[in-house]
Amino acid sequence: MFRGQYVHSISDNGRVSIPAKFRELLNVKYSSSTIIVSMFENCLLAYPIIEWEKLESKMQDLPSFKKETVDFERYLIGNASECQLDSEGRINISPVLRKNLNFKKSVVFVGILTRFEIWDEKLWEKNRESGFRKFQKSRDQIDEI
Amino acid sequence: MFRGQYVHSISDNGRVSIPAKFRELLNVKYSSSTIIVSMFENCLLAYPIIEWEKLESKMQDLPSFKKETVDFERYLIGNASECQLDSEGRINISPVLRKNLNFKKSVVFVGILTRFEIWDEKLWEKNRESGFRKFQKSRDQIDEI
DNA sequence: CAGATTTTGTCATATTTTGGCATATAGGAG
DNA sequence: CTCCTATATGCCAAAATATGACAAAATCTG
Repeated sequence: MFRGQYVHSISDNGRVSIPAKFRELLNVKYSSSTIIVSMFENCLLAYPIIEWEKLESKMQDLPSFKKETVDFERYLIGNASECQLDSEGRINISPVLRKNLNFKKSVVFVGILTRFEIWDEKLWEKNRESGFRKFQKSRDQIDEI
Repeated sequence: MFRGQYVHSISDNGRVSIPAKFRELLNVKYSSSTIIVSMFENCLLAYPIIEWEKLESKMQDLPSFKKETVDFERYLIGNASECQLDSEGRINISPVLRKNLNFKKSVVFVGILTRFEIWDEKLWEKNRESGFRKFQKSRDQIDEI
């Protein structure tokens, strides 16, 4: 499972290394170091290819022409791109994505079980307080745990 | 069951040894000395991996993209990390967690049945008074016992 | 097609993390 | 109280990791 936070720096041409812990999980559990990256709110969303495919097949079960489905799929699938880790465990993030998400010097990797997010560090820091408040709030909504 | 309090010092690079009593419980009852620590308000929360995985499997049943789920998981899983006790019974606490929780010189381990908490000693001391008041208040809310 | 620009592969190195040993300290038994 | 064992922790060497640098390859542009 992807868990925890790691801060890495990103080079001028958009190259960044994936945390070693995540790389290991990709190799061991998923036996593939290919991931799919897409956009989600203020961050990148990254899935091992197998998990992404599960997501896609769930989407196929949604009612195809419903407004919500169309909007959701257009965004998530439309922004997806496949990344192969190189021999040093790095990926490249395209200029478009970097611009949209304001990736400057450093990014934060945030593991969330079957996927992980990538945030601009400055933005992540800025959102920390409100993230904590949202957490406290959501605790009370989620009764099952 | 985890019970009681133990004060340990934490090294500059975030290494700290787990109380022997807790280690013994991990070995005997859980037959695994892997734990997951995560941030929870003002302290770390530590679970034997088996207990933690129960939580995670419940989380996986939540709707992945719903706001409450995202806020909850991002915080709880995003601040979690798997720790394997080394041959001396120590774990490492990542720079991010140490910074967020203000871990300086010493930390306090507090056993709570199936889990234990880890507090910065200074903060633990500071919260003792209010902890007592909260305890008194909670008495009236808990009907099940 | 030629030149300029960007992307990719490889190596080098600073930094961090890990493993193991040695020693000080605490706690329990007699 | 004293000895003995278990425990915590400082220290150092070895391994792993992140990332800067640079040349080769690929791509784009006019």
